[in-house]
Amino acid sequence: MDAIDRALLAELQRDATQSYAALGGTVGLSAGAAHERVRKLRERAVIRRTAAEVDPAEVGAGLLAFVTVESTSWMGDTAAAFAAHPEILEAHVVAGSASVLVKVRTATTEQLQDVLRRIHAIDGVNGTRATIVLETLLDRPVSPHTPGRP
Amino acid sequence: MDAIDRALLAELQRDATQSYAALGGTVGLSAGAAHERVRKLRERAVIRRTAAEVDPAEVGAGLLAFVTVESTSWMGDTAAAFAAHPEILEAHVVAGSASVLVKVRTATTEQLQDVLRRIHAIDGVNGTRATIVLETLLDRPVSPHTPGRP
DNA sequence: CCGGGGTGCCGAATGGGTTACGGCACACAC
DNA sequence: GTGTGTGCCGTAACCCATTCGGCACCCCGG
Repeated sequence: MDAIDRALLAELQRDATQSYAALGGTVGLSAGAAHERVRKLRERAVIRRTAAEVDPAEVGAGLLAFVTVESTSWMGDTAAAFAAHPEILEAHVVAGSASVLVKVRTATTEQLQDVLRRIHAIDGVNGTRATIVLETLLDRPVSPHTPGRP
Repeated sequence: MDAIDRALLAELQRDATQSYAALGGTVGLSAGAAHERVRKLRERAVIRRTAAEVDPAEVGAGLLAFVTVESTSWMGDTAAAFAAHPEILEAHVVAGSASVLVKVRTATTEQLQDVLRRIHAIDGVNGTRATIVLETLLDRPVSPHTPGRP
């Protein structure tokens, strides 16, 4: 995991469709060497997967909301309960007053309300507080940087 | 934007490295037709880009936190101020008491504190409240579904 | 009923890219 | 100095992306 690996990661985060020849060109490697590096990054699961990024508004998910979920019991192993609802994109166990923070995308406020209802139905859930996003200023992947210096 | 397009989007979100022949096979199309469909989806910006997904812990960003930012003035056009800090991955203008909700990834709590300090320095920012993530239960892309029925 | 334009798919050809392999340079240990 | 390992380059073979002609189907308008 040196500077060349980080440059490869940054390039692949920006555009994963380019050829290995072009990729090697920008980081100063041959196509074969660049391919070998990327193969190892995938093998070590530094690159989890390479996926297409879809415009949420185009697939019926133009409304974004964050929901803090209050619960009475421990929510450490309820991932499946949240995963069962496709509108729930992220679920994090958090420190603080709320137990779980959930990111939800739906098409309408009615569908959001329906998701809230289904979250309430999850075992141990005590209450929810939804915060609706009006405008997304920024949404980008993590930037690989040198350890110790952002 | 029919059922085949949605199947293509779902497949490309799962794995964008597969060949167009395999892609066409899963959706019931030839390689050429699948390629043409995907090309148009990119052209219409339904597919924003295709990128490698990097393990945050491997690039010095193992700590995840959500920060609610209180402000005195309107924060509608301060995207650049947040984008200037690479640890800030998302920034959303939200309805409710807080003005902006920010998603931050750093390596350590010290670096998180430094990010909070820099957020405070942004013009108009009045206060922050950080919520640290203990465990991520779920993190996935939007699932393309038929309009009106999740 | 019957052209005419348009769209979308298939099948084949070709140019480019991916990927495997031999060889070499360098670093390190003994 | 010698052996071992790692990582890179150049080349070659193969596979795949991309384009093109042709055809089937649908929707209008004559």
